[in-house]
Amino acid sequence: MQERAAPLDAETKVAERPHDHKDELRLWLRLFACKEVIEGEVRRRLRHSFDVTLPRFDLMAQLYRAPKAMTLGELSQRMMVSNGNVTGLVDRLVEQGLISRRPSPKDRRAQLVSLTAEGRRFFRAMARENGDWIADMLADLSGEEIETLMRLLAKTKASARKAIGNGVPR
Amino acid sequence: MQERAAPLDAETKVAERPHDHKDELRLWLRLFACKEVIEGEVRRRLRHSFDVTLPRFDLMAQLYRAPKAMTLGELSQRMMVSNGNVTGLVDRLVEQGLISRRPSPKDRRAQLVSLTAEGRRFFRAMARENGDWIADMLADLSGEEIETLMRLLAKTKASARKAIGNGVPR
DNA sequence: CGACGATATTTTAGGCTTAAAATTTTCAAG
DNA sequence: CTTGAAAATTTTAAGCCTAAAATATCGTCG
Repeated sequence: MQERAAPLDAETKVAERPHDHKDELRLWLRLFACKEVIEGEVRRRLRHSFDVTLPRFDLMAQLYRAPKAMTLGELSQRMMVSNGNVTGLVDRLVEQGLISRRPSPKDRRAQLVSLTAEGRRFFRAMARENGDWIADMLADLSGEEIETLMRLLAKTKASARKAIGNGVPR
Repeated sequence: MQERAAPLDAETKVAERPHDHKDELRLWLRLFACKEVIEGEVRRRLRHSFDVTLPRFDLMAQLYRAPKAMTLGELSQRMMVSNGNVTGLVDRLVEQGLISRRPSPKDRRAQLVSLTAEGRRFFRAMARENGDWIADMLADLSGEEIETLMRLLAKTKASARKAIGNGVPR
């Protein structure tokens, strides 16, 4: 087994334990698997119950939560996806009549999007079901376990962000 | 909005609000966000350091771990993706010279795929780096915290599978 | 005014992903 | 042998996603 030459300065945690990275790797794989199971089922049910994809649901959720109409740029930042991606999603949702898009009165470069009345009703129905699905899937976890997971996952995310150099979301 | 009294909130949250799925939903969102941060960075680094995508890395990992050549069907089952998906990935990896594909001697419907010598070397290099990246990103978690997360995530996955009716992987 | 860098969005090219239909081969029953 | 269901794979149609280039507009500095 190959010894790793760790940098001598601040972050020598990995080198301190002669352990290889097995535990961390296994944790990552388990986190990933866990997310796959839940997300897969959410996608399936959104599709079968509402004929909607998860990305469209996410976009509508952003608009639903927002107090005012949003530009495509704001949307893409909040959803953490590329601009071009949002362009396509908005196209399709407008075509479905669930959101509306109009030029910004302030800036002729920008477009403002918001839920239509139908989009609002539709999203509310989906969100209610979605909450039930998640609650069912996590039903075997006690309140205490949920709290522990919340805390440790927050720490995990913070640790990852720090290593990435992305300490603050922006 | 309702203010929540500070002294009460430790133990009895869920009991106080019997049919509110807020905690489960928040846990799900946090799990998702956590995975996004780590996965995003892994994808970025695989692309920049090795010009490889995560799906191709996953496919090679399956072949690397397997004792023998595998059919496309076995691959798609282990990777938990569709058959058509594997067809395309294999096409591209063969074209890159990282895996080879030959007809099964037993069954003319099936193809056997395995890593080439170069694919094997290349995967080993990537896997080593990948382990380091993950270990760095999870460096702030203690051994005990990792163990707790492993246990609770296993329970989470089991709970979700049970709710889905997917109790045993097969 | 006119040029120029910045910003908002769209387009482009390529890859990943799925469900469902189509193709080829296997295998078993008649 | 022949027929037909089942299995392995590919194809198809549609959508999601990104990085990078292109387009259009804004705002400012001379």
